[in-house]
Amino acid sequence: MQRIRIKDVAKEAGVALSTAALALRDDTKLREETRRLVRDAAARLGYVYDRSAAVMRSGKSHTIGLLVCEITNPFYAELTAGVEEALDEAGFVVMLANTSESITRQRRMLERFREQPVDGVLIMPATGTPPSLLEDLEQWRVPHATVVRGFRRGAHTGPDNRAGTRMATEHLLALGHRRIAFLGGLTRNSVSRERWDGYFRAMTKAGLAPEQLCCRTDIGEAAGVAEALPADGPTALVCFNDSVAFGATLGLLRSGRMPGRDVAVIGFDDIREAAAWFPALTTVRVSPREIGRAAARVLLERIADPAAAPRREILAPTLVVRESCGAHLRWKG
Amino acid sequence: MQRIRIKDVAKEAGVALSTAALALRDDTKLREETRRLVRDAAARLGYVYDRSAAVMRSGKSHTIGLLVCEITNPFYAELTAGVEEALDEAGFVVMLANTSESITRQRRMLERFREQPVDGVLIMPATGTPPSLLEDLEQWRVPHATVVRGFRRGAHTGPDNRAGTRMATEHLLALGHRRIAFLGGLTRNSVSRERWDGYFRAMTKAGLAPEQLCCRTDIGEAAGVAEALPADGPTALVCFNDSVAFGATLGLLRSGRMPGRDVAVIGFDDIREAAAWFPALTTVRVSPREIGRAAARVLLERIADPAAAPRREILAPTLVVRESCGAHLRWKG
DNA sequence: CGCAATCATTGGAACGTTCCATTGTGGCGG
DNA sequence: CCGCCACAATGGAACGTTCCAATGATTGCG
Repeated sequence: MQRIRIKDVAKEAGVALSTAALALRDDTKLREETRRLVRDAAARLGYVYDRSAAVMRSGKSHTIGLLVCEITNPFYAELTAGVEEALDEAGFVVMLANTSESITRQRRMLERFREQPVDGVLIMPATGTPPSLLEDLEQWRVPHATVVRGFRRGAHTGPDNRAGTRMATEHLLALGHRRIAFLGGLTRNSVSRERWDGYFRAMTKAGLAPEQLCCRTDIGEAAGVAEALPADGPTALVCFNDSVAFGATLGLLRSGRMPGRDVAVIGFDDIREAAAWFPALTTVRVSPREIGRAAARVLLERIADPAAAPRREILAPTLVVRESCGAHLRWKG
Repeated sequence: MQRIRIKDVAKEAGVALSTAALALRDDTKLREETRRLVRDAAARLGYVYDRSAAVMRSGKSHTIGLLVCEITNPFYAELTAGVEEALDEAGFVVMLANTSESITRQRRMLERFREQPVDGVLIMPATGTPPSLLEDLEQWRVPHATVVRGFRRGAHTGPDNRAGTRMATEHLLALGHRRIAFLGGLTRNSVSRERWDGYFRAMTKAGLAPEQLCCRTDIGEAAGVAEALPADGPTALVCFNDSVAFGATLGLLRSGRMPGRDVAVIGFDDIREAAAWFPALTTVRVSPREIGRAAARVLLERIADPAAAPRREILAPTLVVRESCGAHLRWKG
């Protein structure tokens, strides 16, 4: 009992090797009858296609390398699901690498992907990734696209972070808030910068002083900061993302304040837990799954036509008003 | 500018093709000097190893197929991270497939993995997976191991679910509770059965009547059930997992009851958010990352020696007492 | 000093596809 | 009846490694 090859199928069907190969790919060059003949023979023998040989000969692996900066982050998990879903529909399979925000690990996996070989890589760059990484990829001739976190150039897919925090801030302004702080965004990557920037512009445009409460993207840390907030502190918090917002609401509860009533809280991302939260979280929806699907499309396009100018797809976010911003209480300032 | 092959490196270094190949693998059969010579030549030319040819010739891909039942579930995301981490250390790379609990998708991806080919598959079976799947894998001669959700036979790694819910229930009994319900576990898979069973045994052993409050593993749904709980209902809830427990605490809060004071809640898994929760969640810790790492080891062992009896590694859980069970309040029943 | 054993290197087949050029066959127009 | 074309099928090289058997050089030992 050994492996069945196309050669064996061809013999069984009584045709030449290359005919059998064409038939198994369902090539229309062959008569339907011949194709059926071969298909039946393959089924009879239990033939299993060997992709490794095809990859080697054709140079196409139908495999994409996916570098995730932190898969245990629900936002990136959802995004990964979207990427995988869309690539699968297109007949591609995903090689996963979780970098855990380590740029050395990221580098190593990228080199591994280059040998593998993959047809392209989708990168959510680890914090601190030098822009030269893209140049290396270009020189290596590896089709690539960034997701969520990006650089000035190259194919990219991500949410419009600036617009998101601007909407959130303007919503709070419209509710009458004046002392609005930005919570989170300690790490220096493009997402942090852009989200801070949207908030900053909305505040300065309204003639108010922006204020940043720094913390890492961690429920516990955010909770600590919110719990320690003085009574004469901000009346509203624009949070870096939902995890930080969750932390903020927990911290407020711990210090006896009701999120939404005593201090307004708005998150960012609208991860699944946001709607079920107590109080239900007002947040900026960016649909990570959709971003993932779009990113897959952008990369596949790039693979199909590497000469074309890299596409940049920036998805518009929407504000989902729930309870934590206090809008339902008709806040009066 | 075309691809550099071993042949080119050999020419540059002035040795035979097979010598260069051995040198690049750093084989000790060769003199250190020769190896260095070849390494230098490879570096000079910018040689990149082509794994696809190696896979085809050797039949070993150093690739593992990972079937995740639902990657957006934080527990499985963390587990995936553990698997990826351990496999990477062993020089293996992960092909990811998220089945989203669809058995047809699972089947399709498995067939894809068979062609790919992968050296083995790690499966977190989708709910409703027939045990015959393992038989197929065996017949296909694909080394495999199940994770968390398992079957009677075959290599497996997972937590001791029975012991976990038993510990949780006994803890609540020791705190004086008598009306203890089990929340969640609507889906019929091995995990649901085992967790219910641990609770059931502890209750009947104590001479009490077990009660199941059914709901799917979903924060919103669990919140609904908890919110509707009557005043003369259970005083304590053993939850299927942390997500359900989160839902339970939110539902209790919504109906004006304080989790831990009015109704005790215990979760299962100890996902990252559990410690930061309000109130901090008492839960059964199973360390998904460790399970993932262990599962990777079990599969690699199986690949190394397919003839050996499949190993089953059941990890002991620990009870992490925080606030939601009310233990800190010295509950008196 | 000769023969075996060891060491370092070499040559070439093999892995199972894809791809390209070629052959054979039948139909059709001139 | 011949040449031409389209169609269906074929033959064989190529992809870039690994693996194995074989070679030549050097050492060890009786």
